[in-house]
Amino acid sequence: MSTIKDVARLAGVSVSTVSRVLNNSKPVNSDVRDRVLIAIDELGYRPNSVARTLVNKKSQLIGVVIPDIDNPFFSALVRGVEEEAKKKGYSILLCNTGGDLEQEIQYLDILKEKYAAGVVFLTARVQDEHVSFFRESKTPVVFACQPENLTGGFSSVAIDDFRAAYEGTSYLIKREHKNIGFVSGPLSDSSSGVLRVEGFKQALIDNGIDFRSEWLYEGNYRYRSGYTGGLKILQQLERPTAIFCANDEMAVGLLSAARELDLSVPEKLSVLGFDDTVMAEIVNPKLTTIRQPICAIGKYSAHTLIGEIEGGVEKQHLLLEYEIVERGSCKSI
Amino acid sequence: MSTIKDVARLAGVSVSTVSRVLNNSKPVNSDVRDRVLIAIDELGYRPNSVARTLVNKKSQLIGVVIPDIDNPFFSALVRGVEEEAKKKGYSILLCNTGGDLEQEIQYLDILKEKYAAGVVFLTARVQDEHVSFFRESKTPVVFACQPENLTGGFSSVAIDDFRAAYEGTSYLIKREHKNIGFVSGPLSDSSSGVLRVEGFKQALIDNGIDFRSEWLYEGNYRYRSGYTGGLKILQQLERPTAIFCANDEMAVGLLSAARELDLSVPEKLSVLGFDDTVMAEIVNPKLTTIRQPICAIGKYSAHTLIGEIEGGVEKQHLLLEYEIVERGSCKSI
DNA sequence: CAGGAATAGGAAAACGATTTCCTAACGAAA
DNA sequence: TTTCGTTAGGAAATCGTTTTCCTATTCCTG
Repeated sequence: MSTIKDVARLAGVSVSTVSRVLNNSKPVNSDVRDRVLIAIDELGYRPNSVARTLVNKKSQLIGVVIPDIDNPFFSALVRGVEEEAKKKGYSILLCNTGGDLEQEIQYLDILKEKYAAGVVFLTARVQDEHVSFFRESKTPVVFACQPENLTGGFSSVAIDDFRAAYEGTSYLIKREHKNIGFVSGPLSDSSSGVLRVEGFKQALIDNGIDFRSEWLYEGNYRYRSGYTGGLKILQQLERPTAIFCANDEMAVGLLSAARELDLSVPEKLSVLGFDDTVMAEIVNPKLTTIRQPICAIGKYSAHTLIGEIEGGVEKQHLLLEYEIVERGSCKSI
Repeated sequence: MSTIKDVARLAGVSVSTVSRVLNNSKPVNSDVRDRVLIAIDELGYRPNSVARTLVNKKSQLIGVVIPDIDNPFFSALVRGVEEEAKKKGYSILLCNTGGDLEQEIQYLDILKEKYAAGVVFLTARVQDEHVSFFRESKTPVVFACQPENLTGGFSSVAIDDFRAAYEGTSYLIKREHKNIGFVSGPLSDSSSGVLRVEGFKQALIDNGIDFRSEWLYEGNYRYRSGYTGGLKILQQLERPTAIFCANDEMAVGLLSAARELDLSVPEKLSVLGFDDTVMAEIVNPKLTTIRQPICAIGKYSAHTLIGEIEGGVEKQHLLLEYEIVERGSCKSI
């Protein structure tokens, strides 16, 4: 690998000059600039990014912190971030945390140490530790899928979970459902999770329907908890005609439970999902669900982040559009 | 952030000495070692990895090159690699290539430039460009899911695709199926893809069954192609009683096709998948499939790689165990 | 035409580590 | 007692860049 010195020697100039034509950091006469350019070309020279990082205290690395890469929801986000980042010359350092605070912090330290240019952060709930890290290290960050008021003043890209859940519920109510269950995400530490139940409850209230706590099951976004929740809710003497699940994976679990109880969907039971991940399409019946543009959230997160990194663009809060995609799992009573 | 100089000053020694206690690279008297250790502790000093990388020409980064992070098969691999790497103090640089040679090479260049310690590489087929890159750059590499004879002498971790497909086919034959279709992966450039058809064909031959080319459909591992392939095969006048798909995603697509044609699975048609990704469990009927321990492949890849990076361990070819996991999509005639 | 501003380009310091090279001190052997 | 080998630790070079500081030239302007 050739270095800047080789280029300088070949072009008959000093390394400073080479650096200047490389970064356009100071005017260089066009004849010597040409000589340098030719030398660069001839040697196939590429500036060493490690050395660059050392002096600039800023690398071309973007950290993506997520709970679980093996979950289609998060992997879609990562794909979005990667695509946008690649376009702008950044690479992705993948930080898989299992949703564990300690691991999150550990990875943040690694990112700081590597002079990461910024980080896209997705966590169930933003903690003080997170916020103070970003404040102190001055590392640009954008929170993905996090309500604006919990980001500690940092940028965010998300959808309006409250409204989405509200509209999902309204969708069911419009189809004459009056008895509606809800399988939620963890309520203690998931911020968008509580927003979704609240949107659900509000829609009930606004339509004069009583909220029945025995039809609310607190899951953890995994298949298993959707299944268990479904069993719990559907085995009661009086059961709902529709169940809204806070994500697709739980909805799919619920589908299994319904099948096990011989409750055909959508004839006997309507099921509404949330997210529109791959599985919504492959399951039978296909899932009617609320699409969250998760890949786009990734892209916009990266875009916003890079804006802050390079342009000193203002911090901002983006809310992307969601939509109800109708497939086969809901019907009017 | 404190530097090695700060530590040296506080401990009243030279930076060389600090470096020595840090790396155990030369003996240091125990009293001065203690002073250094105390200083390190007091300052909360952590050596700067970028500076380290610059002089050592080796970072703590492992590149993971895959076609598509948003595919559960690849994301499971990445998870395996990440877990093992994290344990050993390495971080993951994610390289999503879309299966495109140009992007693969581009990412390899980035990895070289960043002094990546090694790379886990998963591609449809190893090309000359790949091999020569690894030879020239001397970057340690392990190929995941690649047959030994195509790795150009580098390490690999995989399963025996030929035998797995052979056994899968035998499984069907043992259940009295004599008319068996096959939906394959791309045959032109996927090495494990052709191995699987070949295992299939061989099992047919060994059991005195004729291979019928009209029941072979060349897909591309995606849902859509499984669906199309299913339609193509099942709409013929004479149709097979079982179809073996080269991966789960296509098997799920095929399930849709069968449903559309009112062919109940497994009563009228047995479907056998391959991989055992998440979707095998969530689909109805649940998929009988050949489990490829993909997360373990990731782990072992990382393990092997780190062995080569650190210990100069010999190159090796690992074949992990697969198994047929019986669920609901196959039955005896 | 003299003097000061502007300009181009080089030398050297800096980033934060590792490692080579050197020296002082010590101990053992002759 | 002299000498030589060993040892611990410091000074300085190095990795490959960027950037500051400085100097020599050119160009105006009065």
